[in-house]
Amino acid sequence: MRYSEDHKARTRQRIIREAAERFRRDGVDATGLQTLMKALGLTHGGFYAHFKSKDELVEIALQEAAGQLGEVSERLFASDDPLDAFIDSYLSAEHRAGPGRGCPLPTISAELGARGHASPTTDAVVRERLEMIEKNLPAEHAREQGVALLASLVGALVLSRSVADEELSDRILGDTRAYLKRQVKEESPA
Amino acid sequence: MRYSEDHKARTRQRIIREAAERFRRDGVDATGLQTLMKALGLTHGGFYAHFKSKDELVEIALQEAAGQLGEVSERLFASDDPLDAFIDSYLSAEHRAGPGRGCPLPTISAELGARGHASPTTDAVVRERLEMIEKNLPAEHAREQGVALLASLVGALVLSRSVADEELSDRILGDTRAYLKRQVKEESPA
DNA sequence: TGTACATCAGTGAACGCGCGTTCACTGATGTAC
DNA sequence: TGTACATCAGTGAACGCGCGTTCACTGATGTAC
Repeated sequence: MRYSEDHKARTRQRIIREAAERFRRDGVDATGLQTLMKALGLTHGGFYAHFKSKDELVEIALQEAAGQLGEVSERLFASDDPLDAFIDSYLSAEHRAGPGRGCPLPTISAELGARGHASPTTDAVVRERLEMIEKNLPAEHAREQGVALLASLVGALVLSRSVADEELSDRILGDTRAYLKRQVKEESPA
Repeated sequence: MRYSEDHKARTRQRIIREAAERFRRDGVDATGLQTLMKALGLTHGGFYAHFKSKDELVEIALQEAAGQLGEVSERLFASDDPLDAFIDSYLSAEHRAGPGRGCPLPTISAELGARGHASPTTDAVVRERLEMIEKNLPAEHAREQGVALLASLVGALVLSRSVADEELSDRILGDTRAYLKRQVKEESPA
């Protein structure tokens, strides 16, 4: 069966998008290539016509996820109150419930790092995220505050997904949200 | 072979301690029962004389890890500057390098939560940790600040272990440490 | 216009491997007589 | 004191399963003549 010129490229893209979702939602280790390909109506053997190994796909999917997040955040950072919008979005119930469409830092990067496979792509994601945040902070303690702010966001999301009690989970998101927004306002008295 | 009266109980404890270390260091999924038992000079078949399933051991090992952390933090919180000591210890290079002996929240709990297996034990660990922190914060915003502080600690550790560049990793720990300590001081003017 | 051939994305069986779990068994010891 | 038996922590082969990876193959299409 011959296919249109860009057919293979489009299949490759479909695999990457599906992987980016599943790696974030179910975990890298827990996502089998067989299941992944089947979900796209393909068989697992064809995988290696597109990627050298699962590890290569992990790296590419992490970049894809980061790119998706970058687009979303750029929209948020274009609003009137960029940091508030970003904090609200990051610590929302939607983000907690949809890891497959969310930030890869608390999911893919955390899993890779925990296994001792820290990926350079994670560095790029972290740096990009930090730059966006720091640009919107007043100069004085921007660097330190930027890092601490990102850490709070990632940690609160991880914790909110880890606890079984929904009330506690809501409190983790809500209190962190309130505290961070207050901090950001206090340090930037316009 | 007959054994001393407490022999089985001591073997059980050895399994729990080894599991608590490996689950934190290598991950729950990546730790096979065969490897775990072999590391103790035992064979894997005997595992089920001690535990109903791997899942049961995971729960027990998480409690063990939390208990170990509890002891350490109690010592820290007995010092002159309890919160500073806790922050320094949590965000130290030693804690980053030794997940197997550290806080289970960025490791076991994060992994379980990411797989959608949020464990009630995690709730207990989070609540315990929060109480310790809040007790040492001034009343006004203690609740919100306590949650945000814990989130920062967990997030900074996760991120510092996820990035490949050591300099960036150090910056994540160092800047978060500096910022949090400054925050704690500003909010509690003695 | 008709036929032979090349292309190549995708197929699916097979590989060795480690997983969690089960279970009939071992064998050193303590107890009963 | 000597022998038969019960105990039971630990042994190790076996189960079905899904993993990542390999590879000979398929078959619809475009091209060459």
